[in-house]
Amino acid sequence: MNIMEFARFAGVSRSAVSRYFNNGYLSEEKRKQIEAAVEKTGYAPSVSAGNVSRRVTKLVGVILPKLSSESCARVTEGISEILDKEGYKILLVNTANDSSRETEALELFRNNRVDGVILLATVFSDIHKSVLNKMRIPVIIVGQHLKGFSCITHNDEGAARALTGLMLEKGGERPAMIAVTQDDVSAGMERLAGFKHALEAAGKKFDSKYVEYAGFDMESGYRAAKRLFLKNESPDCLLCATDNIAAGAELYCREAGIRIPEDVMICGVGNSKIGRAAYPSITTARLHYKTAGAEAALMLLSAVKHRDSIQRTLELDYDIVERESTGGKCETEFID
Amino acid sequence: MNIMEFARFAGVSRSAVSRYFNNGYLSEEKRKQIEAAVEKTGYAPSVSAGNVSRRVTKLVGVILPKLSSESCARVTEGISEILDKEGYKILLVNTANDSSRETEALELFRNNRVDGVILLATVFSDIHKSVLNKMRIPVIIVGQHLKGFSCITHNDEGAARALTGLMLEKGGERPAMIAVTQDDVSAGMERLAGFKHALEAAGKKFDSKYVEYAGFDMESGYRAAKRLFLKNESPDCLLCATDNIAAGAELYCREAGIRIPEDVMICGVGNSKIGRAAYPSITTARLHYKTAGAEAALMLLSAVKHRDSIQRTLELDYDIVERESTGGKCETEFID
DNA sequence: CTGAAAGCGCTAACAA
DNA sequence: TTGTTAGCGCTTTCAG
Repeated sequence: MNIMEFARFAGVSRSAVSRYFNNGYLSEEKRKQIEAAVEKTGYAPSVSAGNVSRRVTKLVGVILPKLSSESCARVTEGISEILDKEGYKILLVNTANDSSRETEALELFRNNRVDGVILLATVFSDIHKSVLNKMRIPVIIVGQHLKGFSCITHNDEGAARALTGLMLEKGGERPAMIAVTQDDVSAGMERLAGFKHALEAAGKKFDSKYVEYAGFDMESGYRAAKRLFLKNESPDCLLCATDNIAAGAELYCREAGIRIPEDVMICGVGNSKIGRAAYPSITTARLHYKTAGAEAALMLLSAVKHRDSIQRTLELDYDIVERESTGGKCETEFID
Repeated sequence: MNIMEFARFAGVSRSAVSRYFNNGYLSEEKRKQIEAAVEKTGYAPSVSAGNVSRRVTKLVGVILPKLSSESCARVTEGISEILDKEGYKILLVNTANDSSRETEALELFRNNRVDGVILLATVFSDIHKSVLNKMRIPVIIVGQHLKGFSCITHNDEGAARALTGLMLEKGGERPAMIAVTQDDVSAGMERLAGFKHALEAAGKKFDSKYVEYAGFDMESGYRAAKRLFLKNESPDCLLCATDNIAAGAELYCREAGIRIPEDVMICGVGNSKIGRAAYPSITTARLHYKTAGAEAALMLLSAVKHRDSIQRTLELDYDIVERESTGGKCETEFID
């Protein structure tokens, strides 16, 4: 059913119908008539047709690398919470870590004339940058700095530094780290940098022998821990780039009879649920993912409204959550 | 820029442009011209306008209760994988467990003229059902049976029964369960039913004293376990409706000095990552969430194509994953 | 407050 | 193969 048919059915003009669903400059009487007709027919105006008339879509494109990652899901939740309130819808693209799909997605968004884009960033190639620069609509980047764009970032470096510092203070002598690919700026470079800076601050020399690299899952953390411990003389404190990795490392330690925290202290980053369930529970840094998503949405909305709106970068800080893996006591109380 | 302007720029007719972006009944020469013009201008046709012309949107609505739940995220990943291949996009609504938002979402989808809807179900009220019945487009339900609709379900009853049976076989004498709200058919009713059936099969009487109820998170599991153990004489095997709950129960046991599996065996359901990280690692049933999502997408696509397509229900089976919490050995190998 | 009419950007049937 | 033309379903002036 289209607006004309419906208008006839309701016994009003098509403009009346349009007004009913929009601003509503309408007599009470017609309003009633239309309401009744809607009830009977289930008519609803086509958003697409409205889009072409109105020349806005109230649609926001969201690109993320992996939906089943806890952090991504939380960011998206934050985004969706804000956007929903304002009547914006989300066009979601899960790139499944295939970064070529990211440019495809940007393409898709251009076709769909979305009003803005939020990009959960991992790795940026030059292609990305050039495609991004061609976008003529607001783009907000979450999780990474990219010059020329508004960004929401986490203080990854600070979190890693604070965690490492914590272990050092507690008597760590031979610090080690399981990092992730340095292509990933925040989880990779920043966290490794934090680790290094903490060593510096404590007057320790950084030795790359004490750094292993893992993927983002627990299994990979398990294997990296194995390599690390077999290669080096017993590290006594270990920073892991993510909580998943830390959980994997704990698995290895248990298997190898290495006691936590007596023989080795362990930290993760991100405050994932897994860190609370793992045993010993994992000391970590909370990174406010959901807030990041919400702030990104807010920023985007403001950029959409005042098209002049200037770039801004918001860095969200971290909170240290100390648990058993560094000798903290296991909270009976839960955080969130 | 619109198609007419672009056509003029490229020196061709607007139909040529349309054909270039669609079927492409076009001479090589014009194709080249258009390609070059696209390169220069970044022109992309408006999907909305196409939608109104074509009377299809290539859009699928997805409603889910909680994006940050691991199972939901996995289902959505499965959906997105299939849909992407076919050029369908996802309009995502996260209801945040507020079921009134579900009907709103259905409304939204009607407006957007999505080609179909996938609903990750939890609780169904009568309002849901009536709204659902008014939909004139294909709807696929994941995670629950609803008569009149095509569904993908998991064998929750079987999984719960098998897990309980396993513990009973291993010598469990006083079985207990931490269930979730019976409003949730699959995680609630079905899993509780499976527990009961296993008791029956073993010639044991079901005693509701040995059932506690929790929410879906670890904290809630912790508290339910506390209530359970304080109220009853030591259950020696415990089925939890989800892995998160089981992880919470383990937390309580550790705190209370109850040994796992010596004093009590514990099982979860779902094969979440948390069960592998928890200590002792949690015996569980794998429920193939991602596959469920993929199958739902496939089903929807087929329903969209052959509008006559009949209802079908696909039940996905489970696999038992035995781990330390029931005395299984801890696999060094990882499952997925 | 209302209805007619002129678009919005695109597709597809048609005749050439 | 091509261009012309008549819509698709809706919004929004504009004159009443």
